[in-house]
Amino acid sequence: MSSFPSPKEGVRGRLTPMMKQYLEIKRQYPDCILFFRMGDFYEMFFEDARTASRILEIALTSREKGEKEKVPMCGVPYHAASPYIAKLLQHGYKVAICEQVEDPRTARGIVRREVVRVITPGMAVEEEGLRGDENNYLMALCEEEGSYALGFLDLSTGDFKGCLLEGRELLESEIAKNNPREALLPEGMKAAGRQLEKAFPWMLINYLPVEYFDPEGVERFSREDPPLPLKRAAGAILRYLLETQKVEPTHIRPLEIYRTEQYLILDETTQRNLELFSPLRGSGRKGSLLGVLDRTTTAMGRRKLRQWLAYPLRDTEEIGRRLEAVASLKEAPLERDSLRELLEGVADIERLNARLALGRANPRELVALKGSLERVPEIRERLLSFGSDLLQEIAQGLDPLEEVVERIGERIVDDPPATITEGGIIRDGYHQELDELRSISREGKGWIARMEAEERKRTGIPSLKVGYNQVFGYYIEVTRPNLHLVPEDYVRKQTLKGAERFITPKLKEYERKVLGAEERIKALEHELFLRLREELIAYCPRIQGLACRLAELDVLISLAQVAEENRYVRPSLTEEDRIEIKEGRHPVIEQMD
DNA sequence: TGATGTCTGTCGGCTT
DNA sequence: AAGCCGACGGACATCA
Repeated sequence: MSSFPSPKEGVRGRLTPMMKQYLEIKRQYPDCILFFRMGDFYEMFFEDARTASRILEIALTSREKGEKEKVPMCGVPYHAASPYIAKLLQHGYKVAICEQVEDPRTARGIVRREVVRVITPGMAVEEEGLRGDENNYLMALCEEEGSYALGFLDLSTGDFKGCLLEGRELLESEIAKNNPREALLPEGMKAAGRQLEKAFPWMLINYLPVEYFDPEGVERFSREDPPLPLKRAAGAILRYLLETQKVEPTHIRPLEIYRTEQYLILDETTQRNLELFSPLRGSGRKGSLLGVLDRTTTAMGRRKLRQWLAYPLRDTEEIGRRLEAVASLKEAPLERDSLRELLEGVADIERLNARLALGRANPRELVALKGSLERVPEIRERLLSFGSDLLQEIAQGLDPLEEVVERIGERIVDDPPATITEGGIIRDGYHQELDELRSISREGKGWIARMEAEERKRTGIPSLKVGYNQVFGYYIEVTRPNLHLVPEDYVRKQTLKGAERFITPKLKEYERKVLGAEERIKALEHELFLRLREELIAYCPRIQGLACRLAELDVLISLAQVAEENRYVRPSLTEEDRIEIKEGRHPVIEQMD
């Protein structure tokens, strides 16, 4: 070792292994707040700690380093991290989640740690951080010789689409239609980025090196061969996706390439003045066309209705199909109501599917999926009685996914917890070893329960109680006035205000039995759950197809409902360049008081 | 080399 | 019912 080490070596040499590991990981995520898992806490250091403590209003403390310097530190427990993460996102930060990826019991030295995902506004898939009634898009924009390519991905639903725009005019209205939360731009487009920032102040803009906009391999995610600029935009999205999620999701739909001319062009001013999504005065959907038309029962339907409004069809045949479906639903109010009732029990399986595909679905969500799927056969049955082509097509396409229902039903209990490591998930009778462990645990607990009665008799202390807590495990509690009756074999463990707590070797022996079995049970249930989730991933595309059809059905029912309530009539369409309205009313204005 | 203390926010459990 | 305290689980410093 040199007596005059370079500054770098000097610092490095004195770093603890943990700090070395931290800095190495932090180096790869300079633009994120790094949540560094340490036992039960996510800890932040240096600048991250200063920033986070300020925004989150938590204590800024420090960790002593080898020398006099102190390392600023703050942290939150893992089980309460999500509101803190949400708050950082709200403030425009991204959060990199670094987990311990090794069992600390078997690790040599410090445990290995890795960033398992990066949480950004545009990559949200959990309920918090998402709006149920709107897609949550990540956008990529790039420019080539005056034409712009726009790519959109909603990771929470798998929606993936893009278009090419000649010139700038329509750029902002196209973006506004999709209202992306986050954008990827090449570093060279900072000027355009600043304009976007002004138009969409809530959008997080990432400037990425131009290599990110890599067209290579995009065909895999597309049915047709996209034009080069669009390939670049889509490529940036896919790369960002991979880098933030660390898994290749199976629920991303093939890139849908659309042209703006396929739909009625609605520039931003028109969108606003027609009060399509929100009223001119005020915010929210109330007092907008969307608010008037929305009688949907599922979140999937609400999102779909919004899309339909943002992208009005131009093809009269397609419009006719929708109108026919709405008309036939309008004419059958009773059947429509029962369909609605059935849909009310359908969860947001589109987003649930995304969490499944990303390996983040919990037992409760799987049961919700099963409950939703169980309604499909009846929905299908009822739908088949309708004459409309579109409804028939939807009915034919409704996939009841019996194997998924079966697999979940035979393994997961009806009302499981949301956690995956605490047991209580797997049904009795599914797995032999699990059943055996459960009976060991039950027997142990039974013995302990019986012990209470026996010890009362033996000692003559009627108020003697056997209790349990996390810290001391099982104990025998005797109130102060009865202490003189305590037998010799009791070992004092804890003294309370009006009582003392004891253990006996026999009690601890059964405790070991119970706790040992329970630990194994939790581990085994965890393993069995992961296995099931893994198996179900194969069904993701089918679940997604189902979700899409249910969403469409929900919208059609909603439109039929509102047509009846507000006495709308079905328009006739011609290819002529003229519009004729008799005794017309304004759908939004007439709703105002 | 081992035992003991330290450090976030939260929660359970004891005390008042 | 509110208040107070320790454990949670890692890594590390300090002291024996």
